[in-house]
Amino acid sequence: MGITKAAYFTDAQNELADIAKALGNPARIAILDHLAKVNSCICGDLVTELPLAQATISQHLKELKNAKLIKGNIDGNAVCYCINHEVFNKFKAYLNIFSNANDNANTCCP
Amino acid sequence: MGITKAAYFTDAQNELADIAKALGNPARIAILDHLAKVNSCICGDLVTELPLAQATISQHLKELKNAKLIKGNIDGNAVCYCINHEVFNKFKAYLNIFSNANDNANTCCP
DNA sequence: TTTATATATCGCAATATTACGATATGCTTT
DNA sequence: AAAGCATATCGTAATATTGCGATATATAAA
Repeated sequence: MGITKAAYFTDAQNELADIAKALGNPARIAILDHLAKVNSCICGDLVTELPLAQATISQHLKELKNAKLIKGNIDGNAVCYCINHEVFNKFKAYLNIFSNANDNANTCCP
Repeated sequence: MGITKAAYFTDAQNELADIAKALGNPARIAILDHLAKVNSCICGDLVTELPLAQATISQHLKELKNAKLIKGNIDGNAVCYCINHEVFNKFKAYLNIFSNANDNANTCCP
């Protein structure tokens, strides 16, 4: 992406941006949607489920794992993936800083 | 980014990915952090606050506005920006599909 | 009306992301 | 040991993002 000035921002800001970036792709959302539905599955299941090549799915799984949004456990010669609830909850907690359910007011000047 | 196969995914998946993508940059998180703190401010305030050029801040504001995460109101010769709480709440509601606070179990196979 | 202030847009260079075929790695079964 | 299955990694082409200086646009003040 060009020069991202991560050094100029706080650790919390960079960490939140990294999680959001991992969520910022429809294929990865589709992977998470499927994981939420079936609780856990292997890479091959997702290759069947989604219109993407095996290499592409594997790459997306790697990015979700780097962001710690999912966990992967070796299961024979396959890898079983599932959602990492702790990181999702942490992410949602940070989002509450920006806006919480009670706060519906339009605070713009006009 | 190369070929993003948005057409292969649902509207909801693409919409969520677009919002997350807008959140996926530390400068934009810093902008939202500042907006959450001061409620509303103009572009020039952010230029003072953040270590980025005016053109860069303006571009980030545009992307946050495209994702509807913020609103902008013309105020004299300036533009007053504030957080759009409805979109944040919608985003958080979608995240609950993946994980909710009660759901802390590790559901991986091993 | 000229000048200042505030923001947006253009054009560019540097870098990141996405997707895939080919291939490597590593377990299982035969 | 050999063959098969499952996943990861490499290399590459196409495209997107980031950041900025320069410049355009529009309102406000002098």
